[in-house]
Amino acid sequence: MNTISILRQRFSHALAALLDEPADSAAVCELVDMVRRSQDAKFGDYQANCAMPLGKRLGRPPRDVATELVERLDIDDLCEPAEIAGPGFINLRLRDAALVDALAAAVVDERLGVAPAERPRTFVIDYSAPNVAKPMHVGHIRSTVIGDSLSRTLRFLGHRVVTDNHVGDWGTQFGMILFGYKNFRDESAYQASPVTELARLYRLVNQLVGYHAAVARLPEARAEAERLQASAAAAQHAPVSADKKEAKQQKKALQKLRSQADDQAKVVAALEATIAGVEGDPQLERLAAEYPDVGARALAETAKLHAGDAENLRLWHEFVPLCLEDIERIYRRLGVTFDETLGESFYHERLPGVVASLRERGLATDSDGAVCVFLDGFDTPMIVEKQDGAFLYATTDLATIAYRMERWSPDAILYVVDHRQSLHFEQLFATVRLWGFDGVELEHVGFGTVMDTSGKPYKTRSGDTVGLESLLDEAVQRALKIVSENDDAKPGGATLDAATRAQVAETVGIAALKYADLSQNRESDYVFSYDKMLAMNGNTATYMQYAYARVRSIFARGEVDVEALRASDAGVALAEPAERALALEILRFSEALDAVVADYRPNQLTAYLFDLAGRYSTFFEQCPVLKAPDAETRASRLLLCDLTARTIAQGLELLGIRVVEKM
RNA sequence: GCCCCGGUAGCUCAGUUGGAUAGAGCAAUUGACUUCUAAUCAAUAGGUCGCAAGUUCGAAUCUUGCCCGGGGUGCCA
Repeated sequence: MNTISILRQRFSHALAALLDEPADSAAVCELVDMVRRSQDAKFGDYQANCAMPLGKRLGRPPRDVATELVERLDIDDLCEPAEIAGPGFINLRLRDAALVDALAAAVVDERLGVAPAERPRTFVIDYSAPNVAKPMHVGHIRSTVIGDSLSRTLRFLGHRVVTDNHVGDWGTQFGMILFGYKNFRDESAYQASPVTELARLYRLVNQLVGYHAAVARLPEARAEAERLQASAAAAQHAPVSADKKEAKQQKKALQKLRSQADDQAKVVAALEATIAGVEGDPQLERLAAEYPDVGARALAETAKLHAGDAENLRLWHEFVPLCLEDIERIYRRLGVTFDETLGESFYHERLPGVVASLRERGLATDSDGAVCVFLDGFDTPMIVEKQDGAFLYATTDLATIAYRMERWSPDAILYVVDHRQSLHFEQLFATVRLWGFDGVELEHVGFGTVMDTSGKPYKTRSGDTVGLESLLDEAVQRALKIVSENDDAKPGGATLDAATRAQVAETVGIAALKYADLSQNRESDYVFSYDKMLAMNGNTATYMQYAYARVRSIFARGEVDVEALRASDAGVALAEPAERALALEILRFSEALDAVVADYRPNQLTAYLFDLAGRYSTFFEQCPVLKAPDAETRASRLLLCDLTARTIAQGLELLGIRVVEKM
């Protein structure tokens, strides 16, 4: 049961009668949406705020309207008599009997009373999408974890979901690997551990390419930096205008010049660092000198691959499965799966057709030797074919959408991708509309950057991106320490053997990493901190898992047969405020899931679970379960415990997080 | 220059799409462990929601202008 949707239904009837309009009219729907959860318990459990705008509209005092609305409302089976407060708020308090009935239904329901969507939709969800040429890094966590959670939640709600890992297996990076393999391979290292060697080769070639690019750019960058410095200096020494307004503008211009000069100085410093990184290493320096055209040659390898070169294709077929297997190992550890892994290469043959089709419809035109889609409202075109005839990710993305529409006819396609690509998606979606797909919801589910504690993008001390696997290892290692210390400190002595501790640490560590990410509003950048994610208090996975383990321990301690309890005719009685508050929260699960799906925000679910755990803790303090005063109360409280544990476990599962029975 | 996102407690962040007295966690102060797992709970303190106007019964939320930060901005993804 979803309380709020039932209440809204009842309100829509009353409002339709009052307004003399159909219950599904826009006016009624808008007012019905103003039925919501009260944010303060003293205003009841739910509240309807529609009397104020309605009063205005009808030219009547809102309180009168509220009174009339309440009279027309048929909610006596669910709610205590409605109260009208303040300017015209309608405050609703659910009858305990209604709560008790709903709880009884949830006890015997696999789905905890969450009804499947009335109108199931088909979703294609595009997430994770690592580049097979380089190891997964910190930036892939968010896409992977958020996408996985959204998939699980939508599925649970009864939607059809196709998850598709659009891996990068065909681009520039692959050319670097091919070039590296052909020129710099250490055969014995490759035999021993192919993926490690390929990763080394990628890094090496990337470094050499970066070096030559930096050397080429440096003089101009330096000149620009000097020019800006000089302008800033000149502006600083210029006489200050007597006119106040002009003086202010002068100051502003100076500030701007300074910040530009600073930015440019940083660009120069970055280039110098790139160069120093190579020149500081005799071996690298030698290679750099030996291969001055490494960038062009790597690109040529990519081009040859695309053109069907036999040798490059053979190597591609050799490398890709190895790389995918390596990535798969991390997915297994994360508990993430995909229905499809259709990488960029899958669409290769379709790309010329895409461009031809865009031309045919007059959407694409030639410009500066490239083929571009110019769109109203955008300063820059979307390029679908480069001067050299190569295709870009825009082209692949278009082909991918066409394919997905053809194969699954989805109602929605979600892209869980870094928000820095928002412009690309705006252009892509706009093009797709013009191209002829207009019935599908296209959504860029963007997310912010992972930062370190000083507010910069998360990197190692030497400036490299942090590998995802080392991140997992570190989290698990820290979790093991915490688990062990806690176990040692238990009043009755340690209860976990070494193997169990290691297992618990793996679950707890990975959960911490995922939850830290999911509990954040996805739009904002997020600060990565092991200490914070593994904290025992606050909105963390550790706290949630602990809450679960604590509930379960009651059943173990009391030797309660949960199945028998659920099957028995025992019911929940809500005598204590803490019991009622907990019950209400348990029954709100369905609303929380709706909130997740409405904006594709898993943090709505973590927030709910945290609230639930908080209510449970209060209940746990105030209401003895095993030592309850009588058998009925004991059974009632055990049922509340059971529902809490199941809701937490189910909620965490939808986040892709597992629970442990003991910790 | 233009476009997008953000600015909420000392710190890290929520804020149910315009509702009543803006909430958590950390840090600070106080109290509660021969326990149903204290990895906890209860309580206190902490705010001109960047600034200024506007819209209305009502604004952290919508509009406009400005300030500050981040990102993007024609051939990487």
